[in-house]
Amino acid sequence: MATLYRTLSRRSCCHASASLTRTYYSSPLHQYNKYISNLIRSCRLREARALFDTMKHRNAVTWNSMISGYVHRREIVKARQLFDEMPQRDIVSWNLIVSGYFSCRGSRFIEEGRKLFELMPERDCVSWNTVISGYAKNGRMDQALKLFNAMPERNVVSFNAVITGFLLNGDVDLAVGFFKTMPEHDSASLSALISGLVRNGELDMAAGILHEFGSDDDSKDNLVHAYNTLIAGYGQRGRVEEARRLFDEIPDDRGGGEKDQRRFRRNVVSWNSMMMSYVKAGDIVSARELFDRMVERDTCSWNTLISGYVQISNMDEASKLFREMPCPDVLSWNSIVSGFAQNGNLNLAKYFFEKMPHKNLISWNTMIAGYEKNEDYKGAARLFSQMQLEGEKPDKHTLSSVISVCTGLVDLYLGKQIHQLVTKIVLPDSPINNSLITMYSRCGAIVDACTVFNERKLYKDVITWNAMIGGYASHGLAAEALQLFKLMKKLKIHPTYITFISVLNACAHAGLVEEGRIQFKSMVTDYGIEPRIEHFASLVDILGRQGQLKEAMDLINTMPFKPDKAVWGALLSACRVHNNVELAIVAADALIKLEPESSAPYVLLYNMYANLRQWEDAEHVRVLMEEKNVKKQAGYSWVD
DNA sequence: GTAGGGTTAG
Repeated sequence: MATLYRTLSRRSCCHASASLTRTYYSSPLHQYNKYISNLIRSCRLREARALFDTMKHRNAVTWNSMISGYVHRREIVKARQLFDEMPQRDIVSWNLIVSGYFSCRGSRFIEEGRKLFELMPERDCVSWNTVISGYAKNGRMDQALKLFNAMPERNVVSFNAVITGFLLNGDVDLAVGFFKTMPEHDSASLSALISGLVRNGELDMAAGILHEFGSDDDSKDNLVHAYNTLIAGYGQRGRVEEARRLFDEIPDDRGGGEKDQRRFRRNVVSWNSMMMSYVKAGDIVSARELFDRMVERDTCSWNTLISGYVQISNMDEASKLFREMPCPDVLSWNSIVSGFAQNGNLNLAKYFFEKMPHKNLISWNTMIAGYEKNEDYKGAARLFSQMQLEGEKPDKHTLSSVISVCTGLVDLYLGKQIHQLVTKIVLPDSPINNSLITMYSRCGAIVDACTVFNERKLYKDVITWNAMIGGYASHGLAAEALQLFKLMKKLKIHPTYITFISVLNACAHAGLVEEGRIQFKSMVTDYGIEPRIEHFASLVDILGRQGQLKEAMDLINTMPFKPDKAVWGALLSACRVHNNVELAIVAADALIKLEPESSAPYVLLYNMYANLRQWEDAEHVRVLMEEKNVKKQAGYSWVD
């Protein structure tokens, strides 16, 4: 080995720098650097840092790798610390730290990034492009264009960054115009444009551009990127035939022959995107067919097919694929956990969740949402605290589930804590704030619900209004509910069927029979909303509470729905209040048929007979209950 | 080790 090395060195000794370079590449330092960058690439940042800290000799690459690791994780403070400690920064260090600041949200960070850019001892094209793209991604196209015009030498990346920026702002025409003025585009320019157009829903325009500019020989090399983007775009929107047409336009990559990377041909992403289109369309057969025909599968191919089986609730096939696949990653695990959780098998979901080699935020969110969906609110709350103990920070998806958990648990204490987190994490226009209103009103804290409602000054959508009107209605605050409804109409916010459920409930609580009838009629005639069974249930409730039991019964007999639990329940409780045994028997009978195991109708009937001192009948109900083996459940209240 | 573009999970 030593001889070989000497021979090799002698051969190139006339090139001193080449020799030096080789010395570095065969040095332990280079090995360490490579190892650090591998650790960072596999998301093992902590291990990378530990190694970094033990290293006696470091060069700029060592420092920059570590900084880049933090920048990618958006840990700008740690990145900056290293940058400041670094003995000799090169231009890459500067570019990295600037890019780090620009990839963090918030104008403070962007200002700091800009400041550092101004302070740079020298700037190259990458430095300029970093800042241009940074501004573009943060919606500051004015600054991006100013720098674009000011930079000494532009390259194609500078143009592409501007195009992406326009498209992020929804400025489709500006982006297309800009693209057409470019002195030359490469395949990335075309892909950037296509992908932005797809994001803006301009699929037809994207297809036009792809066919107009996609034949340039220069961009042929990686044209498949742009094709793949559009295939996926069609797939996402259920236009699976068009996706397939595009897929068929790309020359087949199978059938041997030498591999020429530059040739325009399908690659694994093309197959995956097409498969995903079928999965989205619910066509698992076609997806499977593609999967079986592929020559080359990657983890994403397996994951896509697994998610397809998860979507159609075929967990047998999904877990079979999961067992067969060579290298399941965190996405594969998450799909399996989600599949079991969504299909009601919480135990298996938990089993896989606990066995995961690596969890990410989505893993936690999936499992918490699974508990929530299966109404195991305590399990969800436990997992949420475990998540925080393990240092994982919740995001809006986590909080959205946990708010529902608070609503389910009627836990105002936890709810208020979550509210604190929400204000730190999401903007006031987030729909999460709507679920806070529901949470507070379910927990009996109508004043807090009202506060959240009023805090949403500019961003009230119809769901916000529905939540608040519903909150008032369920608290029996009919006047407030109706007043808010009036205000909503005045502001020209179109009510939905949910709004009217709350409005009718408010009328029921307040005993406003006539108002209820008027609202019901207005819903149909003024707003063209088809009445649902919930509206009829409310109407039955309204009539029943006022003792208009015959009218209520007539309504049940004539409405266009088969009466459900809520309808008969409303009638039964009205019968109890107004001591109408005859109709009570009818309602109770119907309820028992719908829910044989429920004790409520028996208990209600029993109490009615007892109140009327018809002891024989009461006893009869009790015996019947025993015969049917119905157990009286412990009562619980919605309000803690 | 730094700038722009493609597919999968909540």
